[in-house]
Amino acid sequence: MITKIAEYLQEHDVKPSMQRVAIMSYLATHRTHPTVDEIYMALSPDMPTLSRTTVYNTLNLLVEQGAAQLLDIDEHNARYDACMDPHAHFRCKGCGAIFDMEAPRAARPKPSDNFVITEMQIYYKGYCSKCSPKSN
Amino acid sequence: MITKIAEYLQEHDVKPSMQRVAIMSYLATHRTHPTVDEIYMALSPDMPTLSRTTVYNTLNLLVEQGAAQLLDIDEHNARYDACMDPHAHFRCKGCGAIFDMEAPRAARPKPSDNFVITEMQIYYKGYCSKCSPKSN
DNA sequence: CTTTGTGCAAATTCTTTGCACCAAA
DNA sequence: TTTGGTGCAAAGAATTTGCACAAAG
Repeated sequence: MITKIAEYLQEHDVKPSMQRVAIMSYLATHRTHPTVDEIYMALSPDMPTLSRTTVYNTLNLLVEQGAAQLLDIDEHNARYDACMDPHAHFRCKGCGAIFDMEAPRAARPKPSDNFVITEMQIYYKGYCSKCSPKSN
Repeated sequence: MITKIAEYLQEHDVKPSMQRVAIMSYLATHRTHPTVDEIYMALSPDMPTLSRTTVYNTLNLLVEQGAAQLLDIDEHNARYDACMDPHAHFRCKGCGAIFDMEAPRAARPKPSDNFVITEMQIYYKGYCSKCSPKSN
């Protein structure tokens, strides 16, 4: 896990301001693939002047610099993940929670044309153990 | 390919109205993974009274009924695909076009917990042959 | 008649922009 | 003094909702 947040940011050419460290730190600590609003709501009690704009700015910057990734698994909200290692995501259609999953091996790109592939995402959807319909 | 649109809709418990057939037909014919607006713009010349609401309603219905799928590959617009066979998608970060790709074999779900998996999506992003940065 | 689909306009929601202020180099 | 980060309010864009009318059974 990322422990030295300021250093980590600098490695990605992101100047470590108070807000940026707080946001990156939240992402690294809470592995819940939070939305912008979840981050904002979690941090604003301790940083009363924090604005949503800054959260948006910072997350966009982190993604651009390769310090975090944006998940497209949720149609309604952007979700962010500090973990850059290859792994898949599962989204429960019941409670909306997103879980990390192992990426199936052999799921590497196969350029059927001369495409340059820079990233890959694997998403599963269904029901988690709590929401599983078979409990009816 | 789906040829008998009205029948296909009925198999999925969707009553085949004029609008629904036109939309489903467009989806089945144009394998470009269109957005709501692309569909609306394409059809409205021949159906001047068609409204965006109906396009939204119909596409939501088709997805609910399993007659089409919603792609999460584009953060800014919902994109739809009439093809329900397992395949992956590639999105060009240059021109925004979305291409079908073979799904890598062995990319089947592996329920690390007792999760019920109902769908899977595999997305690649990068640059297509036209937009490839190596042409610099 | 009753139910269902359609379409317009208004409302919601998420995200970005413009601009002023502040802090750091 | 120049640059870059922050925050507020406003703008933008995609989608949904409310409601009235039309069509179908």
